[in-house]
Amino acid sequence: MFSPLYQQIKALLLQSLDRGEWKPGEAIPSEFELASRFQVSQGTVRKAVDELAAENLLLRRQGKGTFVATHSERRVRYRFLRLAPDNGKPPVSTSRILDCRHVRAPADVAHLLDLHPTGQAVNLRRVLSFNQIPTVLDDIWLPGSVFNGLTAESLARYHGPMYALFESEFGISMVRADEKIRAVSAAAEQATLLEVAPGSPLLFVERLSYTYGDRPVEVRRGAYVTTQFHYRNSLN
Amino acid sequence: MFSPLYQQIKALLLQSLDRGEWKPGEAIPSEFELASRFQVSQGTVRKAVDELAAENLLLRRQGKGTFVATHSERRVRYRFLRLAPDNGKPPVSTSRILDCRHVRAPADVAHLLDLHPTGQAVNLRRVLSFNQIPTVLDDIWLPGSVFNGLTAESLARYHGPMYALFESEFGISMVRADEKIRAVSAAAEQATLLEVAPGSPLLFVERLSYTYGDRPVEVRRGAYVTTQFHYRNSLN
DNA sequence: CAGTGGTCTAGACCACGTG
DNA sequence: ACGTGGTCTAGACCACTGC
Repeated sequence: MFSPLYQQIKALLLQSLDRGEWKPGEAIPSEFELASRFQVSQGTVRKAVDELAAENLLLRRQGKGTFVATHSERRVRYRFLRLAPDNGKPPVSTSRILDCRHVRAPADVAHLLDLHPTGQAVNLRRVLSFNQIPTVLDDIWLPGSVFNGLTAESLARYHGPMYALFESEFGISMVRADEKIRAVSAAAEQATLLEVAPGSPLLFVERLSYTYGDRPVEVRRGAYVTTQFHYRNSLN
Repeated sequence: MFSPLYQQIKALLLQSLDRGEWKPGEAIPSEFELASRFQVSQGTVRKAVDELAAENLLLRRQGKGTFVATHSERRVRYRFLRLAPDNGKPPVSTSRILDCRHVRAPADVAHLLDLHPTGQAVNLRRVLSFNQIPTVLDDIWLPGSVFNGLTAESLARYHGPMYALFESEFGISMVRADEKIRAVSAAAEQATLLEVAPGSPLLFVERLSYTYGDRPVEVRRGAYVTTQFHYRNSLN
């Protein structure tokens, strides 16, 4: 089994991140410090850090250091939100929590989250409004064992990205996600909550989010109204 | 104005690619050859090539060389097609050209493609079917000056990705694209061509494709039926 | 000014593909 | 056996940040 040194270093750094040795927003040790800790050259550490920075797990800032990525910073805020207004201006967004229940995980969710078939889950629903216009209806599922203290009240009290709260309150960093996107017709309840006509076309986005080590920790199903907003994507 | 050496090398390589000095699928000179041509060290060339490879403009193959990316190769075929079947199996795809007209560019297309307001454009429509099921209705606009020889016949004769034909016949490589995605209701003509009920929800994808130097060269508006397929995306 | 990441170099050796 | 890209090292110097 052959594995380049820098990949081994990368794996060790990932472990430290996963263990929470360095918290989101904090600086990790300098390249020279890591080099002496691992007994390799600075260039080898650099290559490992470069890859983690390319994957947005770390953030380099010249002259200051290398920092653990977080969802609570201005510059990378709403990293995972791909909905953009059709005409420029960034909207004012507000969140309304509909409910937050601790229940047994449905089979499909348990499977996606690698939970025990009888495991607990947190189910959370909310409406996001942009400029007062209801735009996103989210149906979110989280592993109950990790998010057992989560309540509608704590969510309503918190202002800022939900993923930032997950970091600070539950020690879970969302690192990567896969999405499957479809067009659907608004069902009765969706139509009511999003204030559109039943049968209106909606974008349906099913997201599976992962934390360090590719461990799935969130299933998020979102219905988006795309009359004044669109989902943006770049191909390369 | 400060610019790192490797960025200058990268720009020179981009120029060569744009000029067609190395064609899609061909190997570029080895790192040492480029280093001696540009009078820099091999490591500096490497960093420039690394970035171009990360952007999918070049493809490195250990032991063989570095190659110009192409849309005609198995391994990167349909790079820009994000529609995937809900259940595994890669589908058999067929294309039916509806029409191919050379007309004056509508204002919106002229604007997106940076064409002269009275410039010519090629408008092309087709239906893509997967496993015999009509799934994608594309409405494609190209700059007429570049694609003047394009006909429905040549398209129908060609089997394989349309972008591969653009490379070989017109010397245009699609390098990057931006997409805006919405949910819409099928209009009468769309419904007929896609064999769905009028008003059915469709995914509407507007793509603007770029060639080297970020020059826009294609507007593609696609209506996707997403009952057995979904648009896949990864966030990081 | 000291400390951090960013650039650049030169050289050694390894792994892969081909002949 | 040879040439390619891939890894690793060591050292020099540059650019940005904060005290």
